[in-house]
Amino acid sequence: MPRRKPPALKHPTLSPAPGARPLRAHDHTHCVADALAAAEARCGESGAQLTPIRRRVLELVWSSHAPIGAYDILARLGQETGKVQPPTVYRALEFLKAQGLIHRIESRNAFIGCAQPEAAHEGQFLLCRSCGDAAELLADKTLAALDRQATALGYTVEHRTVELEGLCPRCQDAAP
Amino acid sequence: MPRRKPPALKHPTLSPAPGARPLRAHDHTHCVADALAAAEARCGESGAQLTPIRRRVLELVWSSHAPIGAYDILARLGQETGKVQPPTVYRALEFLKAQGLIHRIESRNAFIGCAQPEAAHEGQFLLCRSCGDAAELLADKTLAALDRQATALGYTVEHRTVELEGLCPRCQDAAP
DNA sequence: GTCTGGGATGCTATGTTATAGCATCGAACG
DNA sequence: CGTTCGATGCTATAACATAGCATCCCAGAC
Repeated sequence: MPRRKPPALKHPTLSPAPGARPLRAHDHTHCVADALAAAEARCGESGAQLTPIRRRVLELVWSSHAPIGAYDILARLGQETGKVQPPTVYRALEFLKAQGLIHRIESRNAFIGCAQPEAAHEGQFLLCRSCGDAAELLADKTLAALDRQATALGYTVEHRTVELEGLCPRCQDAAP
Repeated sequence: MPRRKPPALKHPTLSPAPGARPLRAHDHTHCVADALAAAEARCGESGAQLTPIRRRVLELVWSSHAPIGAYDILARLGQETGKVQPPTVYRALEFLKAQGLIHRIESRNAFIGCAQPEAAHEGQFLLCRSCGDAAELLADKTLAALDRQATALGYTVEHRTVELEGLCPRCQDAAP
C-alpha cells in the first residue's frame, strides 16, 4: 500500500483569493462596531443573552464582508481561547441566526453578518466569485413576485434562498 | 471514559418522511423514460458520452421528484454493482450537471433531475419541507428583475440560486 | 443560605458531504 | 503496435454538521 501525498489543506485559506480586493474601501471597524451595537440592542429588547462567546462569534463573522465558514470561526476562536469544539461554534451561529443577526449562505456553507438586523428578514445576496465578498440585496418586490408564482401553484412559501454569483464591480475592473 | 450511544443514522432514510405523499399521482416511469431519452438525445448531439454509470446515476436521481443526496446514490449503486467510491458518484453528477441534465439543490446538498434539459438553464425550485418533493419554477422574468438590480449595483451575474421552501398543495391538505 | 430549574457551555464521538491525486483500462487513431 | 485521452477505480482525507450527556452558573423560590 503506497503512501500518498495528503491533499492540500483548505482551512488555512482564511485570506482572500489572490488578486482579491474589498468591495470598496471603507473603515471596516465601523461595520463591526455598528453590528455589535445593533446586536446588543436587539438582544437587550428580546431578553436574549449575547454571551461572550456569541458576541465573539458575531465579531468573527463580521471580520470581513465575505461569508465565513464555521470551521474558520472555530480555528480563530481556538487560537484565542484554547481548544474549542464544533458544537460551541454551531450553537452560537444558530443563536445568532435565530436573532436575525447573521445569514447563512447556502451555496457556500458559510455565514455572513446581517446588514439590517433591525427588521427580521431573509437575505438575498450578490456573491463575488473572485474576492468572495457578499452584498445583501433588498429584493422585496421580486420575492413577492416569486411568492405569487408559488401561490398560484398551490404552494405555501416559508423560506427563501436567493443567491446570485458573479463578479463585483471592483473585481471586474481588476481582472477584465 | 463512558461509552456513548451512537447518533442515529441518516443514510437509511431513503424513504420519504412519514405522511409524505407524491406531489400528484402520476406514472413516474414516464418521467424517468422521458428524462433518459432526453439525455440520450442531448449527449448524442454534443458528443458527450452517456456511459452506463452516468446513465444509471441519472436514473437514480430521477427515482423520485425529491432531491437525492450523493451518498444515497452511492448506497443504491453499491447494492447493485458492489462497492462504489464517492468520486465515482460525484464525477457522474458533475458530468450530468455540466450537460444540464440535473440541478443541484444548494439548500439540501442534493441533486434533482432537470425537467427541461433541452434548453440550457438554471433551475428555480419550490421545495416541500414535508414530502421533500421539488418542483421546478419558470421564473425568467423574476430572474431578469434580479439581474437588473445586480447590474444597477455594478455586478455581473453568472449563476443564480433560487430555492423556495414551504408546503406543496398535497401536504397542506394532508396536515392542515 | 440553600435549593432548584433552566440556559449556556464543555466534551466525546460520530455522522454526512466532498475532493485531491495517482493508477488502470480500453477505445480510437495512426 | 504504440500513443493518447477520457472514464473509472481506489486510497485517503478534508470539510461540514449534529447527537447526547456532563457540568457550571445564576436567578428566583423558599
